[in-house]
Formats: sequence, C-alpha cells, structure tokens
Amino acid sequence: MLETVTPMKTEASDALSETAQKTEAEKRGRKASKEVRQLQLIEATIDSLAKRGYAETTMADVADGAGLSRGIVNFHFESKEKLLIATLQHMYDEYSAHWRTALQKAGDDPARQLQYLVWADFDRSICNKRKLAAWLAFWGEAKSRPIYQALSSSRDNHYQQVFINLCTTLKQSGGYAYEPQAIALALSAMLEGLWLRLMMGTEDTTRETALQAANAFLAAAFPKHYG
Amino acid sequence: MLETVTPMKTEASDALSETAQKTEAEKRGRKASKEVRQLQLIEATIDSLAKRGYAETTMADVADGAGLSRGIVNFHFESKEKLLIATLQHMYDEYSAHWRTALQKAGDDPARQLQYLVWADFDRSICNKRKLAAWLAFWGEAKSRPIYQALSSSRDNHYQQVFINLCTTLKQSGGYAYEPQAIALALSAMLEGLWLRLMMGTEDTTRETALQAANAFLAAAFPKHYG
DNA sequence: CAACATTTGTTGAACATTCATTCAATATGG
DNA sequence: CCATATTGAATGAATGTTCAACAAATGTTG
Repeated sequence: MLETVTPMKTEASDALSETAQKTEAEKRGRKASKEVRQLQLIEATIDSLAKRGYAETTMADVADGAGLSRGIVNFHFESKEKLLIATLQHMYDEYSAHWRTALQKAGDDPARQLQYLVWADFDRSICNKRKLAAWLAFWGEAKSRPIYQALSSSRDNHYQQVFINLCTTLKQSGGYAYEPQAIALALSAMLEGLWLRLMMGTEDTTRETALQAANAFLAAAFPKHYG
Repeated sequence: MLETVTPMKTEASDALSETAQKTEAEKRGRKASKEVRQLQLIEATIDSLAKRGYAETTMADVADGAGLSRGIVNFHFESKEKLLIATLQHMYDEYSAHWRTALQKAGDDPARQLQYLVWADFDRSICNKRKLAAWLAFWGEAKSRPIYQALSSSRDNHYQQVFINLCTTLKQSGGYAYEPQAIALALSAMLEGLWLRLMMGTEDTTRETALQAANAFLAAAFPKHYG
C-alpha cells in the first residue's frame, strides 16, 4: 500500500545504523570521508537519544555507539550542542524531503495528494520507534532552547500551508461547511498526536491502527472524497 | 464558556507558584507542614521544567525557586528521581481529577459529555504554557524510563475507554458509519497534538484556535450532534 | 618509484566544571 | 528539652572539552 511512497537516502543511513557499520563504511580506526563520519556520528546520536533520552545522552555514549574514540566528536562537531543541532537538522531535512517527494508522487488530484501526505507520515523510513523517540527527545527541550524551536517541529509552516490549501480545495469541490484552517490544524495535530501515541503507548497503538485512525478522520471530514 | 468546568485544588497551587509564596505559606526559613513544603517543591520543579527543560533542571534550581536551601529536597524527597516522579504523579492526578469532574458536570447526554471533555482539555488550569512544557519535558524522557511510562501519558487507558464508549453511543444514535475505536483514537490523538502545537508554535496557535480545530473535528465527525 | 614531508584524522589521558548527595551543625516548634 | 526541620559546606562521581602524541592519507621531490 505504501511502497510507492517510500524514497530515498534514508535507506542507506538506516541500514548503516541497524547492522553496525558495513564494509561500505571503513572499519574502526581507519579513515573515512568527512561526510560519512559525520553521518555515522549523527546516527549514533539518534541511537543514543532513542535509547537513553536527551538528558542521558553523553558524548561518550555517542562515540561508543559509533565505535570511535572519545575525542572524535569534538573534532567533527565543535561541541555537544552543535552535534545535537546537526542531528536535529538532519532529521528535519529528511522529513521535509520525504513529504515533498510523497506530494510529488501523488500527481494533481488534491484528494490523492492529501492521502499520500498522510501515508507518508506513517512510512517505515520515517515512522519508527527509533526516530520518533529522537523527535520526542528534542521536542522536550525545544521550549527552553530557542535554537531548537525552529527545527523541532517537523511539520513546519510550509507543511501547514499545504494542508490548508488542500483543505480549501477539497471544501470547494465537496461543498463542505467547515473552516479550512481549523480542519487543517485538526488534521496535522492529529498526525502529530498519533506519533506521540506510537512511542508512548505500550503496544496498543501500532502503525496500522494509527493509520486507520487517520483514515477514519479523512473519511469523516471529507466523505465525498474518501468513502 | 468554560467557567463551570473548572475545578479545584489547582487554583491554589497555581497561584502559589505564580506570585511566589504568599502569606498562606510560611516565609523563608520558617517551618511549614510537610505537605505544604512538598507541594511547594513540586511547584518549583514544574517551574524549572518549564523554564529550563528536563535536562537542565537541577536540584539547586528547584531549591532556589522555592526559596529554600540546597539540601532540602533530599530531605523531603529522597532523591532527584523521586522528586521528579512525585511531580509527574501530581500532574497526572490533577489531570485525571479534572476530566472526571468535567465528565460529571456534563450530565447524562453523551454528546454533551464529549463536548465537556474536549473543553476540559483546554481549560486554563490545565492547559497553560507552564504545565504543558512540564508534560512535554516528561514525555521526552518517558521512553527511556519505564517508571515514567505509565504516568507520562495523561490520557490513560481509562480516559481512552471513555472516549471509545462515547463514540460508540454517538454512532448508534447518529447512524454514523465509522469504527468507534478508530475515531476515538483520532480524537484523543488530535487533542494531544493540539497540546503539542500550543507550546511549540511560536504564537500562531492559541488556545482559541486549538479549541476551534477540536470543535471542527467534532462537527465533521458527528454532524448530527454538533452542527 | 622510493623517500620524505605535510596535512588531516584519530586517540586517550588530563583537566575543569557541574551537580546530586551526605551530614554535622543549627534553628524551630511543641 | 526533645523531635523535627533546615542549612550550607564538603564530597565524590559524571561528563564536556582540550590537547599532545600518534597514525594514516596525500603531496612533493629526486
């Protein structure tokens, strides 16, 4: 159902973190290109955030997770704070590219576009325990750190505007009564809330049930388009 | 609109933290009853979580915020971890009592009950920057701390079951087509997502617009009952 | 191609700082 | 005067950062 939506570079980085370092990344102690090493450290940071949370994520844990020595992070990133910002930026870019690709693949039909955006949100490459946990770790610190604030909401202004536009179009073609802004806000908030459930719910909420809930919303809000 | 829904003990604790310590709580250095002092420290903890985030919340900051000395927290609570657990438990109890009270005040009509539950979520005593920030701070750490997991989701199993029951009843009386479980999940997830927006959104999402979005959802999902 | 030099990446120990916890001394209320 | 609450300095552990030494790649020269 979702296969056609899935992109892109995330496959490489995910595989790298799941199966330790492959042969493609040079083994421990050997040199690797700057970008590869930085990505490796960023992936190790996401691992640590997911496993230990923001407060317990240490430079030593990141270095150990990457199979490298203690001082290496301060060489590639100047400080712990800059490592975390780079990690957040990486996740933001990935999410952003992901929904834009999904939107592009949907074609011209607004109903189809909205459906694809919702599907994209629950795609395995984006929506897995590890990355959701990392997102939540950043969200928990965003309010007190202005630097995080802009990046920490993966669904940014642009994303929200696309939702509003789609809801406006659907309202006209379907003759619905609601305010597009309000429905768009309800919809994107629900998607974020479902993400929250997916990580905190013990097991009662799965990607499937979350997707069902999102589709139930679409069917209720746009009965002429999704029935 | 919401006045009749608002309870309860939260007024006292909120006022206490907002206007420093009043005369009701004994002044610095003087003795106070165990419960008062513990509540005072818990409120100071919420303040610190909201202002500095989980990672930067220190015992010293909590003690300073309460206007007391450094060692005091380890006297009333055994450790930092137990202080944080007590704080989370306090917020959980408060939220739980709040929605139960709202449900009780709604009377017997299911549609009215659901409306009151939604209103309760955006009541000022519960839904303010300070407490939302504290919630989010705990959420960010919940995945890596089993102790938090049970308490960190303010909307617990009981809450969710009430939603499911209400959606089931409304479905029968309104002749709707959807799956009650899915709609209930969509609804409660949206409420949580709106909370998220309220703290992270720079200012574009207010309590009013969030409530409008929630009501738009109700109107779309239950057109016969809210319209 | 070999020998050397230079740049760049990497290591791990040392350092300084922050912070939770402990506890003996002191203050307070009953 | 006794039990209890409170203080604030001391302690020890954890952790981010620095840096001198080392290793590997790259460049240079004969």
